[in-house]
Amino acid sequence: MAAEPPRPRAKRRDPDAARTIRDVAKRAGVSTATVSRVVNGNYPVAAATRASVERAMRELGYVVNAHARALAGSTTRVVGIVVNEIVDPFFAYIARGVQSEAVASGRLCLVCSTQGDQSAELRFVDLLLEQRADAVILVGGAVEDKEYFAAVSQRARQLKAAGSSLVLCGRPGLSSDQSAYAVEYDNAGGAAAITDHLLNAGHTRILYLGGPTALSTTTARLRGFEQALQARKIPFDPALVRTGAFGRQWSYEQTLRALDDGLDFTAVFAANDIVAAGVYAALRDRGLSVPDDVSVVGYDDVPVATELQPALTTVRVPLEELGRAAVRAGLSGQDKNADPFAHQQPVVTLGTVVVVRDSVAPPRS
Amino acid sequence: MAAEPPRPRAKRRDPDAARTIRDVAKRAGVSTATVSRVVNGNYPVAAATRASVERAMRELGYVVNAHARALAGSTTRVVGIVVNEIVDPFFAYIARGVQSEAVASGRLCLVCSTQGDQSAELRFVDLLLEQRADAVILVGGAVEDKEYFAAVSQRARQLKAAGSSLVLCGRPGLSSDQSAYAVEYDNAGGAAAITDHLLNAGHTRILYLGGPTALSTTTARLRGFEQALQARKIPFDPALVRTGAFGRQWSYEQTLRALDDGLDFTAVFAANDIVAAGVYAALRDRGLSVPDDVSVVGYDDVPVATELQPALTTVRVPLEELGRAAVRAGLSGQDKNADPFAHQQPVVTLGTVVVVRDSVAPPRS
DNA sequence: CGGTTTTCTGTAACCGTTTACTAGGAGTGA
DNA sequence: TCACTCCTAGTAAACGGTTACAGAAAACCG
Repeated sequence: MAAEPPRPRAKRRDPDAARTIRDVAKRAGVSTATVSRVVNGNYPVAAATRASVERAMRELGYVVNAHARALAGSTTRVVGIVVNEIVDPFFAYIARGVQSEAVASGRLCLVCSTQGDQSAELRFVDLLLEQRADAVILVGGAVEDKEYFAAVSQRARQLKAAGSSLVLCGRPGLSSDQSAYAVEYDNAGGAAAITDHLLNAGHTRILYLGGPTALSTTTARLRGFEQALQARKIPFDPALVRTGAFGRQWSYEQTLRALDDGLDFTAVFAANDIVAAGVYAALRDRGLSVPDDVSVVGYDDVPVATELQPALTTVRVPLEELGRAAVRAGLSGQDKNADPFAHQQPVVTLGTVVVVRDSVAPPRS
Repeated sequence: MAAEPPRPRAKRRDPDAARTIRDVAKRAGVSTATVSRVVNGNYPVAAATRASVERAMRELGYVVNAHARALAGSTTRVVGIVVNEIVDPFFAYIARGVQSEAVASGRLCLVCSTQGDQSAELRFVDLLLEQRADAVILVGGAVEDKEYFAAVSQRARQLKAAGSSLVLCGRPGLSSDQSAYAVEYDNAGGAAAITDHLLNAGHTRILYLGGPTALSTTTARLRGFEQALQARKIPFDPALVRTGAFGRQWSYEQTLRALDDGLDFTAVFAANDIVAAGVYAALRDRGLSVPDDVSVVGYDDVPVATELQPALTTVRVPLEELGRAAVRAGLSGQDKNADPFAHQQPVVTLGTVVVVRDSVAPPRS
């Protein structure tokens, strides 16, 4: 037998309890429509009415319900971002750009970190789709897999159909599909430029170290590396390419192994600055000095590059701007107040520049 | 006179268009209630029915609308976190813990970064209140201001009234208010321990450098510092405390100034590892060596501590666990499946430990 | 002063789910 | 065969806003 309704609809006693727009309307003696209008300020309301509604809101501690608003309105005021690892400065700086641009557009930022689990990436995109995020930004390299591309492409279309959009950030765009935006940086160009810097110093045997083997980031950097060698007619020796991961520990061990194998090289192109840190540590442990014995360059230009001694010569990637640009691209379809002449290009590419510091010198003798 | 319905309800043409639960219900020939039940699996549904609903969902590419769900249901499956600066490893690691625990509980993580703007902090909390986040976590030191506490306390009550909760993470709890949880670490204890480490090595003139002056983090670390001195009856010299900021640049400049002022000290207690990095750089620029000329210790034990040469002796703070614990605390009121015997304490304090590396030696003669 | 605008405000129909209640039909025991 | 359980499934009322439409009041005009 059902007990009598336990709550006899007691008058609100808790002064902090959540209020609805109806509570405010009642207290101000107006309709909910009017309250909504003063909250949003998108429709004329008489000054006196406005004042009394505002007072009622203040007195009740009214807070709009973002979900009700998202349901009834059309935008959720949330952008989503999916990264591999939020503590990795590469992603952290991009996330910072995303977050700040999102806030600048009056939005909040839902951050998902996959911790390297590739399948989690798409699951997060699906979750962000459930959230009806105004834009979802997929950050970082991707393994270039046919099936995976198809899955991403499908998400892009779903998002688009829902009035949102998918932005690929720091990874190649979907060549076959116009549904996703892409905001890239000149990955191969930067790699070629810094390789050239090494070449200029006289190095010809350069060890390329690090980066997950099938990742687009790795393939692009390697492409630049090879191009630079080719341009100088320097033979490319596959034995001098050792890929696998981005970690410092991994890099430390691989450098040690390369050294102990007696591999012949006078410089190391570390796939990123973290990898370079591992290289430094290994060289130090073997009594080798940078740059006298071995020159080292990195990629990304994150803070560790300047902490390393000697300071690391590396490629600066406009990480934060990448994040901002991604948000702008993703939101380009939403804000109608956006400059109508500023047509969003499906793919924008930001430049990279090599930052010369102290880790490169001519090879010993 | 009401015009005829303007939209003749055209058949959906876009195969990727967002579908509602009604579309699925219609296609499967069941009611929306049934669809909801197969989606949530919280109510018995005949196998055949379930199968046909699942097929309909698949065929239509149905994705539930999280906002409608949040509105009708009671939980939003989102936790919010407010940090000062997402690229700062201190916050990044805490955020990582928060994010992973959130995901483990089936939730997404809304990350807000104030970029040091203190007033933004409360604005973000308000936004998270609008989002009806299941828990909101406020990370990092706070300036201990009466008025500010009152404001935080009010948010805590509002959140609580809404069935959510506020968790203070890495800052002191609201002494006068039971509405907020607090997850702290033994800030003063760690400071005292590492000061003692310096004292043991024979240092008596230790420069305490860095940290915003009024921040709770700073006051707690300074308290530990002074306690350790006191315990050894070493006089505390106010001239040896220079607070102001956490930045590397700031720290670099201040160290240079201290050196150039001829300030008499044999060791530096850097308010955190980033500050220590600045100290290293300044000492290096003045031709001083660590630890032979000056010993240095840091706080937090973030990756830069091991990158510095010599590796930095510092205090390890269980950052990630701090984040996890904060989420658990914040959610303790929600998940009824949680162990009912595990009563959440209003404030939990995690331990800190000093990690001895190579940056401390006895003072020169 | 009546007619026309203009300016505000209210009514009510959604937005897409969840869930308390209700009810039909299949088993079951007598 | 009938009454009584079980299962399942449907109905419809929320949830808390937004907004198209309509109506009332005020301002304007000749």
